[in-house]
Formats: sequence, C-alpha cells, structure tokens
Amino acid sequence: MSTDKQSYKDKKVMTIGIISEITGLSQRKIRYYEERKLIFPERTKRGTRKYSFSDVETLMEIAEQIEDGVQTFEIKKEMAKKQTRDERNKMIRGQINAHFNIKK
Amino acid sequence: MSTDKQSYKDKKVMTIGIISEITGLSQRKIRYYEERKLIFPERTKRGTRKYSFSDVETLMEIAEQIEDGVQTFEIKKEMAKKQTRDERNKMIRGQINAHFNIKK
DNA sequence: CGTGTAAGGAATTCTGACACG
DNA sequence: CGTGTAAGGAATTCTGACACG
Repeated sequence: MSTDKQSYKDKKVMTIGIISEITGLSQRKIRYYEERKLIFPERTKRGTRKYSFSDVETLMEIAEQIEDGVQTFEIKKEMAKKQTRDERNKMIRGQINAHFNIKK
Repeated sequence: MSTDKQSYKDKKVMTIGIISEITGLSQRKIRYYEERKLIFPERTKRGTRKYSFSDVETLMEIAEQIEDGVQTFEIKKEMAKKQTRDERNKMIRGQINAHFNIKK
C-alpha cells in the first residue's frame, strides 16, 4: 500500500545539475555536504550522483541551518537525533496498532 | 492541498538515460515517441530532455500497446480520447461538489 | 512504420587541488 | 570551515542520416 508515492519521493533519479537548479545551491556545496555525510546520493555505474526529492528537502534544511551559522558537524548531530525520534515514534505507533488490533 | 505529491510526480527532472533505465526502453524509442507526439519532455537551456514520473507511466503504457502491434498513430488517438474522458469526469465531479456545497 | 547504429559536436559530471580565511 | 575555481578526462545527450523492411 502506498508503495508508489513513496517510491517517487525517495527514488534517486536526478543529476546534480537539476538538484542545483531546484535548490539554488552550487554543485560545490552539494558535493561538500555529501563529503560531510549529510546527504547520500546513489551513483550510476560510471559514478554520476543521483538524488531524490527527499534529498532536495534535506538540502533545503541544511542550507537554512548553514545560513544561520550552524556547522555541518552540528547539523549532522541534529539529523541523527531527528532520525532517532522518528524511529521511536514509528515504533510506538506500531505498538498502538498492535494493541488495538489484537483486542479486536 | 496535495500540491506536493503532484509536483513530485509531474516535475520534469530526469534525463533520458535514467528514463531509459527505468522503463527499459532504448533512447531511440523514447525520442521517437516524442517525435510522434506521444510524450512531451521539457528541455534544459541547452536542449537536454527532462522527464517526469508521469512520463515514465505514459511510456510504459505506450510500450505495452506497441508490443500488441498498435501503431503510434492509434495510440495517440486513444490518449486523446482518454484525455477527453478525464476532463469530462473532472467537470462532473466539480458540478456534484458545487451542488452539495451550495445546498449545505 | 518503428528502431538500430555510426558520427561529430556540445554540455555535464567527476576528482583532487589550490586559494581564502 | 565552507566554498570558489581552473584542469583534464570520461561519459552523456543531441541532431540528421542511412539502413532494413
């Protein structure tokens, strides 16, 4: 269910040129954020980077923080935290569902 | 509302190489279907074609029909019909909504 | 009609490095 | 630390054409 919408958003299909155009960030910046482990594009056989719409969203968030003077190091920590929060929430939702489903 | 999912699906962001990979069609075929007015990629400033996920779906449908021996000419007519049907349905839905909203 | 291919040019992307600060 | 840039190579995309049928 909903396999499709997810796949559109998360499918890595755009080259760095288009990403640069959409986000307004230079290719240098985009590659640098990857170097700092903030984004993780896939690669084609010959090494061209491929990004998803999710990556675009992440890049926008990164850009905002950089503008506020936050260092890539800090951004990475924040993202790790958010990640943990999301996972915890997902698990709780799962338990709630299990609870009600079993009772039913 | 739902401006986002639509934009992901319809945004023209993929190059022909990726489209070829996703659909399994040769670049020659993809360009030919454009020549026959079955798909309408956008272009970058320098002329590189850009496709959306919607285009991918359309291409899959085209491929299926071609395999069944349908000519591009016929496919185009079918697509025009479908287009008209969709518009008519959309209009009817609009009227129904208007009907109930006004009464309320 | 639909599709493959060789051809030549133009534009894209990649990496490692130097620069500034 | 974050980002610009010049450098050279490799891969991509484009068009118009010839080919087969």
